[in-house]
Amino acid sequence: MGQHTCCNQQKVKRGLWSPEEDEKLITYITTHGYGCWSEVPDKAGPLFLLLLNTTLLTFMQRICLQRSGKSCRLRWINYLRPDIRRGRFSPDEEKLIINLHAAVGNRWAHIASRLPGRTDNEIKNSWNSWIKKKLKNPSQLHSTNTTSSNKNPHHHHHQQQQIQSRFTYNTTKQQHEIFNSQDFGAKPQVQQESLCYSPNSFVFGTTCSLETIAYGGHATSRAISTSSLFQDTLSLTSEFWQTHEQQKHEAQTSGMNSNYLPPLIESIEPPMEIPSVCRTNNILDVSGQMGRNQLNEWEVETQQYCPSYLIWDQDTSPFIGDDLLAPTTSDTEELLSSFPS
DNA sequence: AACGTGGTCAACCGCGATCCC
DNA sequence: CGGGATCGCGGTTGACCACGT
Repeated sequence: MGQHTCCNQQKVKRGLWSPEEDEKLITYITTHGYGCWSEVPDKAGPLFLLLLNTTLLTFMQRICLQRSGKSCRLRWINYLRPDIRRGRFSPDEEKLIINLHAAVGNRWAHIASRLPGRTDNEIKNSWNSWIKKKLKNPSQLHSTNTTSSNKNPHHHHHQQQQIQSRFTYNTTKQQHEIFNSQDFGAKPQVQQESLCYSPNSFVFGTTCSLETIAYGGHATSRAISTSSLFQDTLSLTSEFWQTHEQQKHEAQTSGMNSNYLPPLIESIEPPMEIPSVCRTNNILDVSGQMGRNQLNEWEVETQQYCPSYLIWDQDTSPFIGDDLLAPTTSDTEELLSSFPS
């Protein structure tokens, strides 16, 4: 494994950054831009400084950072970027994070890419503190959770385990690979207009099933209105991207490209095409061409390949709330149209 | 006031992916 | 094509702070 050249330096400072260091890094980035983090400490090396005249020395001292390039990158991305949004997550953002996490698991960078101005580290930290709280007190997961009334401690413990297992459902590498494969283990009928997933642009909430399943679980899905969650996601993501695109356009048209700082995740692929998916009797019906038997077969295969996904029907689902309504196709189209193409 | 405990968050570490020579 | 260099991500750590006892 390659070690950073900058990490071989004798004096690489660690720990918290001082305001002076922050200033130096900001100065460097705004002057030179970013892209090659290893150059930051290299250009500020002590031997290099000795060769400079006084004027240059003064300048270089200002940008001299005895930090690894890695540390510089982290500090910039997670803290110093001017487009960072700090402070607590809004309820809308929380919903969006929950929704995204349900779909992609602990892929924080992926989630952060949908929340411009928020960093993966911030989201990760928030989630970890949030989930700890929720796991300790499942009844707080959602106020409308009717199952939390059982006071049997064993049941309570079991419920915690159940929730925990559901929260960690999507964390194995194998599952991620499967989830990323886009094949989805779909049968030919489904494959033609298959449910689609792109590593950089998953499709959330295309159906009632996917939405709630992705979030997965008695304690959680019941209280979350899929339709409202979808709408929240829709509007929030749309708003963020409109703002981002507007900033980008303004920067480009005004020739301020050197000052414009793109979102943390630069290249986000456009979402894949969504099939027309309709919902009949809580059964996922792809383009209305999938019969019950075909669906059952597809269900079995899909669950083999994608164990984090469940499919239910009206009778067997224990956690379908009355307020769970599939987002309409127009919802999906509206969401997708909000992403940059 | 002193101590313990738990939560938050910035930063580090290790590793896989990607780039480049 | 192989291997080193670099980047980026997710998991983990540890410092700091607030709060309770």
